[in-house]
Amino acid sequence: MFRKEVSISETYKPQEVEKKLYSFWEEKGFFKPDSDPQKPSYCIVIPPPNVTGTLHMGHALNVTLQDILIRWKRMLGYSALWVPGTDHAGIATQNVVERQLLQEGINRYQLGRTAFLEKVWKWKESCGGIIIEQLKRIGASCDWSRLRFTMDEGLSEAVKEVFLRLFEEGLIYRDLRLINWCPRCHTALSDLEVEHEELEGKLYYIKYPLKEDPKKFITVATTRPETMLGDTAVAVNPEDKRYKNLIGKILILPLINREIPIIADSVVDMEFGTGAVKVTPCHDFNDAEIAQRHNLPYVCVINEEGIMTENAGKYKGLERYEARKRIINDLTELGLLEKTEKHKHAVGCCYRCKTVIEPFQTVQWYVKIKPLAEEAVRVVQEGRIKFIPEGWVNNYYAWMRDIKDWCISRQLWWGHRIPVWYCTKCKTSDGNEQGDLIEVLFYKPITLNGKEIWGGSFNELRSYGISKEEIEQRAKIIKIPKEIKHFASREEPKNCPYCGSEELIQDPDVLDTWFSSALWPFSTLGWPQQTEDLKRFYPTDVLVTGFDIIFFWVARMIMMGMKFMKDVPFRDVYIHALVRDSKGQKMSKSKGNVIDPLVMIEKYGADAFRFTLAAFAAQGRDIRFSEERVEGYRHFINKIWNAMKFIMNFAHLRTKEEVKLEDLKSFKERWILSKLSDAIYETNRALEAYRFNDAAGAVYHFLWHEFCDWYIELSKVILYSDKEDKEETVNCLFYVFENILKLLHPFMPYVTEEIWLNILGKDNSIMISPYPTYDLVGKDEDAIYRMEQIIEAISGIRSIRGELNIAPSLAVDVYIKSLDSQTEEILNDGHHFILKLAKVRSLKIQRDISRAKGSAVSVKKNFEIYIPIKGLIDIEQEKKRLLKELQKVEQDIGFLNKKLMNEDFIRNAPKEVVRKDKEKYEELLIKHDKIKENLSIIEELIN
RNA sequence: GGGCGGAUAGCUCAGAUGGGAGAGCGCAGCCCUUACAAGGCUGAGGUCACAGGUUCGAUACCUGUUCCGCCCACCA
Repeated sequence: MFRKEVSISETYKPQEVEKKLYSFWEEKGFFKPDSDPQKPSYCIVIPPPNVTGTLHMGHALNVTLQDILIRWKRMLGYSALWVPGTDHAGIATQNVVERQLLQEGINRYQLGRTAFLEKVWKWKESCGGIIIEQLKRIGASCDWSRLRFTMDEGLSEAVKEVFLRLFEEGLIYRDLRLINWCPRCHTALSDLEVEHEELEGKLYYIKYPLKEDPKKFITVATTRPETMLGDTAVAVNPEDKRYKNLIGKILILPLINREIPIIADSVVDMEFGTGAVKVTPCHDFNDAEIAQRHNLPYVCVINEEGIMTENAGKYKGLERYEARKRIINDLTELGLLEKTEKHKHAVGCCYRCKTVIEPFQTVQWYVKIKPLAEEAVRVVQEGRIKFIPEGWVNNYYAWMRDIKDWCISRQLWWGHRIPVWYCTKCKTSDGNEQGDLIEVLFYKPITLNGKEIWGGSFNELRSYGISKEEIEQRAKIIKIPKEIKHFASREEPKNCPYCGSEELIQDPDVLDTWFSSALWPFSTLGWPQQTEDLKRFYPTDVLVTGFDIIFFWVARMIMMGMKFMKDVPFRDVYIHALVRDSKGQKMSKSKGNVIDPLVMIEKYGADAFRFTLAAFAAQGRDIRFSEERVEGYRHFINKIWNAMKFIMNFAHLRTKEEVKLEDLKSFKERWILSKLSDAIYETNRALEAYRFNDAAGAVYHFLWHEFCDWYIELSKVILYSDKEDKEETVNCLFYVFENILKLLHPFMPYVTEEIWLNILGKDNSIMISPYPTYDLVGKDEDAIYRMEQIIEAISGIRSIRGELNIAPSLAVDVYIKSLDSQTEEILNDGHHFILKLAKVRSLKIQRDISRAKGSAVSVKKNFEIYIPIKGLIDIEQEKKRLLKELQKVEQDIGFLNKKLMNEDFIRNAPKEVVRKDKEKYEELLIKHDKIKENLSIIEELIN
């Protein structure tokens, strides 16, 4: 009835089936959520990879875990939706394109804004599909019809909407501050985008002469001597006795001979350096704070490019590190460099290009974050969002507590442009037009009537007849002072709402990439439109991501979700590990230790690779990826394949799809079903707790060590006999195997589907078959007990054979003395299994057995095994074996004895524990005697 | 300067709520037995980093130490 003619290949060949099956699933629309409104929903949104990127190990792990969850839930009957998408990745992508341009010898400013953006879009199109194709190779069952991109029309709408609403509420504002500036990327960075790197630097001790007596000095210590040109004070601690009488006096700043005061501020650490600190408000965050308190002037000596400005006097035009060298030289010549010390300190670097960041004073856009953060902390405290493993919440809280306003503007071109416009005609308070205050700088001059124009105020440039568009296209820098009137708008405005003028200019900056990512869980579902998807799938169920973006992304999604959806964006946050190389090193291109997931897939197949990642994904620890492990799981797939081949030999004997525990006659069938029940329970429970490794381990163990090692071996006794009724065994083999396939499918989608569909010949995909749940099959404790006895007997015999080196070709005679009638019955019931699996020629099982002299012995709880070995092997060997066992038993007895003699143990330990130990002790004593007895018989034989 | 995580077999790692430690790979011995040598069977291999403490009992809980790794932080 189930007979189906198929040709089964020797081994599983992933390359031949993966592509075919994936297209099949996709064409059938299995990745789409079920539209049945009765079904509960389950939703995951993918952490969007960089649209121009390629797949790395981190993605592979991330995607595999999500796919396991989504396939599992889909099979459990949920309407499961996994929303895919990609991120425009502002700086990263722009950098790549800029680097390409550099190869042609041009930069983005030469190209102009529009032309450059065209290039980036082209680049995006040229590689935008790659990452998606790679996700598919892993087997990701995303609903590709819902694929989104952070800069597509809908998501751009969402970004605008959010910006406008926050702006209107006063939660977005502009301000002039010191910010982290990357001189290479030419943009501001948020605090998070600065990586602190511990570097071996130098501490320079520089003497500043006193004005009233230039022979006297104060010595300051600094790691950045080049910034001294911008010093506007020297600060000491008010308590510092060394300097107390100098407070208020004037110093002459060397090299440029500017006068600066000595001030007192309690943040100065008396212990460090000389206890006197040079204050450079324009180029140091601390100093800026000191300057605020003391109302010090700001002197900027380093510009956007990291080049010294005209305030640097004769050092103008020098690159910052070159200037440092010159200044040290000059100070040495002047005798003002007291000494130089080695000094380790943390230097802030750009997270994208590793350039040392420069604190720089500019006007930027900020999000007032406190009100959003408070709400985001609350929902986690209330347990509405759970972190797994939960240890991460502490990190989350810590960061949220001291969170600073989020700098969201970037001086880039690739990204969502800030929807704010400035009027150049509106008047400022002192009667000027605002456009006069806007400073424009070109990368290369515009030639007008033979005159080179490098820049100027906006209005000035317009008066030369340079168009607004040209200014926007060609400007390298457009500085718009903080005071200038502005307004936000959804659409490009025609007129200034204040004065009606048409002379408007849009903010040149774009938003931080993470601004759009923060909206991801609802923007991808259609917000701000009130779509069906949004109603059905928000809040999503789980976010699966790495710990490195908890602050960048997770926290911000929670804030934005609460703000705009009034609900959490997801209920669980599963934080997975970082994938390192086998030596524990972070993978990086520069180290050359990157393992390409696609190479793994090609070599071992997607299933083996996925299973490896799942098996590695224990909570709370980084993964040291090892290829050997993948190889090991390829062997596992081979095992599945071979088991299938075996079973398929009997397909024609199958009579039933379903098998019920109650209907089964033999203990071995009842046993394997009970074990299946355990495996089902373990797998589901582990997945519910995001314990992927345990889930993978449970199925692995069941398939290999219970189903293959025991059940298949037992079944051969039936199947290769011509007397036995094979129906029940065959039905069970198939039934259990099919359930294993289902259990495995979320982990190994391809091989399970290949077998299911093309070999078992099922008429529908395994991915929409019902996942086994704990109530599917019951458990039969009696069968489990019986099987344990049989296993013990077989193992006992095998152990003797193995340890005494009895060749497998030698069939032995075995006598089993059972200690009770029940055991006798059980062993007799299974005697043909023992015969076959232990390679026994004749087997006698009785309560009163007379045992032949010169037998090897194994003592079990309920029975003893005797194997006459006289003539088979050297008796001495058996003696050695028994002595070894005796030693082990005596050791155990000693230990238990000590424990049981301890009155405190008897009194305090749970009764159950005491009872068990006593029982064990009794058994060991008996065993001990038996071994002794056997030893003495052996002695006799030898002598 | 704070905070977090790790230290278990030769290697890579599991060990929910304390009762003499497990897997995979590797290693040794024996096997090409009619699903599978990418396999089977049998073994060897561990003072669970160190020192204290709590407990009848600690690899697990507490304290301290050492060695790794990470995150955060304005010592110039």
